[in-house]
Amino acid sequence: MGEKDDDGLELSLSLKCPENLPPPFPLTLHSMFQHHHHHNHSHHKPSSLLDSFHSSSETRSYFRGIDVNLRPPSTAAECEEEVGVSSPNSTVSSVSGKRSEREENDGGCGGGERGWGTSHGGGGSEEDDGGEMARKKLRLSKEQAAVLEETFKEHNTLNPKQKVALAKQLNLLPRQVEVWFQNRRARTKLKQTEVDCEYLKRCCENLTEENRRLQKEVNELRALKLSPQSYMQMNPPTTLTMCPSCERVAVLPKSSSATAPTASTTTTTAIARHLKPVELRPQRSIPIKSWPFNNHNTQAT
DNA sequence: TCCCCGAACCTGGTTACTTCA
DNA sequence: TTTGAAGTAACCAGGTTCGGG
Repeated sequence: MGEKDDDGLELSLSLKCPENLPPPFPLTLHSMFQHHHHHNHSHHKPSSLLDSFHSSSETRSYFRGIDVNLRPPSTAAECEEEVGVSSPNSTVSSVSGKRSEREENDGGCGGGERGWGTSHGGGGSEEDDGGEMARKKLRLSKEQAAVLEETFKEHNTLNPKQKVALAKQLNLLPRQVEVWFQNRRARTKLKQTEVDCEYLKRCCENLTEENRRLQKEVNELRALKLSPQSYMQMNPPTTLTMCPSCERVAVLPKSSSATAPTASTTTTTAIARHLKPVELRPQRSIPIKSWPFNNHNTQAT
């Protein structure tokens, strides 16, 4: 999909995690065997013998190569629907041999939902020269992406019926629809996190600025307290005053403070006694109500 | 060649349901 | 018959891998 930012947000915060972590192949193999037990309707726990296979890369290659063929035979009718349903607008280049128990248990096709190895890419052999199953990469068409986006806007999770229906409509596998929704939810959350982060950053900046300003005002007031005779010579503090009766904000006249007490200064002090200070608050750049998670249409499962 | 995006994948947790002692 | 433990299946969030643009 070419859309860079479907929400129109262009934020550069990177939340990526460290790379170069080893792939969890042993558990994958473990899961594979658990799956095969399930489909044989035997409820034994995975044999401890399997543990001896887990660390071997040759074993991994071996299972990656053959596990597609280990899939239990699926219902012919269902697989006729599922197999080879890759969108004509989509591009598929290779296949993944990695599978988990869920993959093969997913869907009524006995795992045919993820039958990439035999169902995609023009029906030919999906193995490369080395006999290893390479990972298939699919690019959803614009039409498919648009429909998925529309559906996601309506509800960001799918029930099984919706998933199957949508997959049928888009000529995709239910598993692909499921994965797309999972990834989409993750992207949405990441984006929301970035927005929240930006907002908090601005809040922090505003508070810092307000703190600086208040600190300055405190210093001014302290100076005023230490030298009351210079009160009239000082610029009025940034605090505004408001008449409690008419509720009009007033700034005390500066010129009158330069001289000794006169009629005008007397008037000023009288007014000052009459007025009460008004707190200055900085303007918020982002409305509170827009944060943090008001847009989440979370759905109970 | 490097970087980014996104599809596919893995793992662990949770929940609902079934089986069995 | 009831009950609780164990097993199973499905789903999801979070993180990772890796092919393609």
